[in-house]
Parts: sequence; structure tokens; C-alpha cells
Amino acid sequence: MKISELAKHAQVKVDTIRYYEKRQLLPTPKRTHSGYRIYANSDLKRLLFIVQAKGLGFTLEEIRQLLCLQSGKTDCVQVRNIAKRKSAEIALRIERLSQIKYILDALADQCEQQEDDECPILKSLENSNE
Amino acid sequence: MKISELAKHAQVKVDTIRYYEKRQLLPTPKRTHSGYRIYANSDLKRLLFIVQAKGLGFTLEEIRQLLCLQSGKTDCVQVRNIAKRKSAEIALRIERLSQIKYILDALADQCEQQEDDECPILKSLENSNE
DNA sequence: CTTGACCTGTGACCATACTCCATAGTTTAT
DNA sequence: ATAAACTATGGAGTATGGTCACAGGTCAAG
Repeated sequence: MKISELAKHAQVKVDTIRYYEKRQLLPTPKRTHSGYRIYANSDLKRLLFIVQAKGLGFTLEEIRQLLCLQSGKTDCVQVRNIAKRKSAEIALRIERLSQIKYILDALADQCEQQEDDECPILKSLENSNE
Repeated sequence: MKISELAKHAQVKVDTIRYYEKRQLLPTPKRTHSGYRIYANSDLKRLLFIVQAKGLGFTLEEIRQLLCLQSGKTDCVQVRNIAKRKSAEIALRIERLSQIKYILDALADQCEQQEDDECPILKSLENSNE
């Protein structure tokens, strides 16, 4: 697969792929004799993961770390620690998103009942900031 | 409350508060006769919400929209639609984060058992990209 | 009534994450 | 065999979200 094909499958620009390579999120790919980058299916999967994680608000650096956990490039104890820490971070994130979702749903409901005086958004946060 | 006090309570810089004001995330505050910004508790709550939402990966523009739902600045039908759309977006986000968390937990477990050949990160994404 | 901490606005600067451009070599379709 | 389409590199430019510096006004304490 050449770079433009990879780009199309992942819905990103060619430049973005080269940028991710420079930032070490994608491995340095094989090249044709003339220097064109050649990608495999595993590269597409990796790229799709990056795109998805980015959509979830992770920085490229965080994503790089997540992807690093894979390859035996880090020793077991470190992997376990990083994985556990990230997992806890994500759990907190999920909790907070659930809170906001709850508020939005309440807002939509309330709105359906034409009572538009009160703001549940700030209200429900009054007692909930860690 | 003066700006530096507000900044301290929310753990952000004074400049950031002025920036949020310019970006319309915070209302233009009252001023003392000499021009100093004066903030109330409600401003602190709003600011804390902004900080939290930012940590969850929302852009300032998205946060502005969320905060707009509050004030009767949008009509009921619009509020309901936006709230429902955002709620659905967040649900998807929660789902994906749960997926990544699951992978990380699996990775930590697996690591505990010293079997470090396989990468569950990419593996478990093989069949799950929307 | 001065000293020092705090406030003001404006504008320059920074990091992240792209995105585009110029120039040049490669491949492909006619 | 030649134009159109693709690829390469390097470097500049953009958008977002701040952050800092400067010059000057304000206020409370000694």
C-alpha cells in the first residue's frame, strides 16, 4: 500500500502520515527501490487507532506511549505501571463524561417540558468538583 | 473576588482567564471604578467547569456551546437538539474509552503473568473500528 | 506619601498538530 | 515518449490555546 492509499483508508492527509512518522507514532516504513513508502495492513490498524485516540482527546505523545506498551520495548514492570496509571486516568475521564452526559440528558428532558428557567449544567456541578 | 484570586482557586493563570473572557467562555465581568475585574462564585463554578471539560478533551468552542445551553440565549428546540447530539457524542466517547481501558487492564494483567509476546492493543482493535 | 504587590491593555511569543508549498524524481496511461 | 498523477524532502505557514513581557495605573501598609 502506498501512502496515498493508506491516507484514504484512514481519512487523513498524506502529510499527516509523514508527520506521525516523524513523531514516531508510525514505524519507519519499508521503501520501494525508488524511495516510496510501503505500508502493510498493520500500519493501517495502527493509524486508525491513532485517529480514534486523537478523537478521544489524547495528545500524540500520550498515544505514542500507549502504542509503546505493545512492543517489547519496555520492561514488564514498567508496562504494568503505565497501563494501570492510564487505566485509572481513563476511568476518571469516563466518570466525568458520564456526569456531563447526565446533565445534557436532564437538560434535554427539561427542555421538552418547556421549563426553561433553570440551568442544570452549572447547578449539578456545584457539589461535584473533586 | 479579583482575578488573581479566581485564578488561584481554579489553578489557572490570570492570563488564561482574560483569554477565556475574550473567547466568550466567561462573561464580561463587572469592574471596580478603577477597572479591576470583579468575579462572583458563579464565575468560579463556570471556570471550574471549563477546566474540567478541557481536561476531557473538549475544545474551547465546544465548551462555549455547552455553556450556552444554559442561559436562555437559545430557544428550546435548539437546546434540545444540541443537548441530544452532544449526549450521543459523549456516549460514543465513553464507549471507546471503555474499550481502551479494557485493553489496558488486559495488558496489565497479562504482564503480571510474564507473558510478554502478544500485543492486545492492536489485536483487540482488529474488529472494532466503527 | 512612598513602596510593593496587584491590576490594566496590547502585542509578541510559544507548543502542538497539522497543512501547504517548492522543487525534483518516479510511475502510469495514452 | 510524454503528460498526468504520485512520491520525496525541506521548510514555511496556519489554527488553537495559551503564556510572557512591558509600560503604566491602583491600592493598602508602614
